[in-house]
Amino acid sequence: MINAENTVRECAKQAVGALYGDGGALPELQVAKTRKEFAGDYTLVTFPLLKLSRKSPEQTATEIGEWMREHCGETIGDFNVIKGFLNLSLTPKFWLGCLGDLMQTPNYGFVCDSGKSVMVEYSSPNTNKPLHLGHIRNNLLGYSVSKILEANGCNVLKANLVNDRGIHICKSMLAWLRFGGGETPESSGMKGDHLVGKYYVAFDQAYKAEIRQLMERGLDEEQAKREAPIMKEAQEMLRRWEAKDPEVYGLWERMNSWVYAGFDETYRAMGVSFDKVYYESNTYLLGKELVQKGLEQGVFFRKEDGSVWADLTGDGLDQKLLLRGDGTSVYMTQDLGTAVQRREEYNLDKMIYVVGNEQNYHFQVLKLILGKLGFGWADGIYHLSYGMVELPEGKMKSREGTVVDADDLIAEMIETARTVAVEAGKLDGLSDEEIAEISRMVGLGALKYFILKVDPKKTMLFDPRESIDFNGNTGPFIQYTYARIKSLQRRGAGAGDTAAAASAGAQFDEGRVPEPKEIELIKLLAEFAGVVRQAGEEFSPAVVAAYAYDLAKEFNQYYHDYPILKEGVSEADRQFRLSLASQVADTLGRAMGLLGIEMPERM
RNA sequence: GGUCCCGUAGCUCAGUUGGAUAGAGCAACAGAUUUCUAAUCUGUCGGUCACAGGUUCGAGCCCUGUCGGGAUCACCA
Repeated sequence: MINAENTVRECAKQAVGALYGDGGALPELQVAKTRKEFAGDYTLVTFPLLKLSRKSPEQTATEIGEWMREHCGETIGDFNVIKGFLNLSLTPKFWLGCLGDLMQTPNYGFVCDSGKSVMVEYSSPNTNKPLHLGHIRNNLLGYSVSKILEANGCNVLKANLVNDRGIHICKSMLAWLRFGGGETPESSGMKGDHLVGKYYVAFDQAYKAEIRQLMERGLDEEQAKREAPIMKEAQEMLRRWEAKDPEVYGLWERMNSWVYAGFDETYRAMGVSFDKVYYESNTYLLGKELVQKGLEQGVFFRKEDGSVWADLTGDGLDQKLLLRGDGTSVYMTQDLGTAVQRREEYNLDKMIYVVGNEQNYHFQVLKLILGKLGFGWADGIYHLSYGMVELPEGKMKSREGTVVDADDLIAEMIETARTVAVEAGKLDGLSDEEIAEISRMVGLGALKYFILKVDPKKTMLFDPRESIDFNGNTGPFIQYTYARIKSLQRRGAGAGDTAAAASAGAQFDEGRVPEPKEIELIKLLAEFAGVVRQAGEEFSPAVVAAYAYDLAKEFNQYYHDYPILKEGVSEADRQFRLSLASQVADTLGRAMGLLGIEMPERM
């Protein structure tokens, strides 16, 4: 009953079968929501049926409409025909029943268990610098997609693969040894990841100074970059790390622990979490046996210098290196190994990698090679490729200091939310704790919604001025709608019958005729399940965001025109409207929950 | 040069997989408030869907080409 579109489709199918069927297969029927300019709820497009009916579009539509009204009178109330479009209106009784069903389905739209296991890998930071705006998009996407897949009944494992090794870490370590004077997060009061990031920058500055000196002595730039003593020392440090030199290894562990403490704080502030954390220092050797096996199977080949390659020229790609001449592995080797390991460990149906689109080629190759090695599950690998976040001035460049720091941005958003609310007198009479909590929800809600409403695969522009706007198509707009309904519920409760309105409200006056706006709202509420499914299929939080905005906007218009608790509203209207509003709030709350956005009870 | 992605209102973005007269928000302007919360609502202005062909009853969407923007093609990760 809830799925109105399917109900219409079923009835239309019967109609077409009865009128024009010859027992053969019928074409897929095109049923869509009726456009706002026309009367009706759902529209059947008859053009594809003309071959079958051998009549004009108008005649065909009229015939089908009449048949449906006659045989499905419980649901189909009226119809009109414009050109080849059959616009069908459903009966008030149908819509009331639909709302009743929605109210008795507490988790409408969420599937319990699809029996599928999915791993979503996201975040995957380097440990040499703090998180920035690009990471925020990554984290929000990964977390939201995890929620969406859970809502689709998947058993989701959120994974983080931390890049904790390599030359970049050694750079921070070396600079800290040279210039740090024993400084720690405790002694400096600095967040650990920022402290380590500071020394990464310090290394870069020292490195550049050395290059300049060498070039003044007559070396060309390439030579100078190679010969700079500080770089040589960093490379030496990496060798000592790989040899597990206690001194270097100890420092590495110590500085990484600072970074992890800092990251944890940022993750907590963003409201994201992980079920499983991997470290590249543990996984970077994986995949070598796999390459060996592929070599024996003839899937790969060896060059004269001993390096191993996959030849993908037959697939329109190039050759890909898998093992260096000295037998050491590369990025691809490791990813092949970890994929196989995860698949064996968790028997995953899908593996989703939330990684920027600059790695499209990498994941294309990864899938292809796993397929060549005979792993059928390679089809279940999906690279959730997202576009860059750009600033009004252009791309973020760490060298030019235009990187937007994650911690700073979050703090700024929350502070702005607080200022705006306090100035508007929204939070008068609340305690400091309550003000802080609401500001946090609203500030983060603005940030998260601003980023997640954009289709993941598109490059997006982050304009700080716009992101901090709380009007229009924004997170706070939706939160506000929710808070207003919560306020209604509190007041309604004061009048005496909360539970009645909320739970037992499923029975309405049979003869009630809902307003068009009310039908529009019920229709939207009923669409939620389809939205959750679509968002899951497309791995797109943006689908959910658009829906939440539509619903909030629709409700705000309704709220403006129809009093709910005011004087003079009949008991029946009050009951019905409050039930409808409650259903809207509930759906908004769950939709925004899929985006990782919390909803304040008041704001 | 090869491969992939993108191009929709001044700006930021939608466009339900090929359906009706292409929609929102922001910005600008004009209105609505003795507030069931105005962080709201209503209206005006704003378009050669980059361009040119093609496919068909019908194209912003599919195909081909052109132009423009981005990414990638490392014994970096």
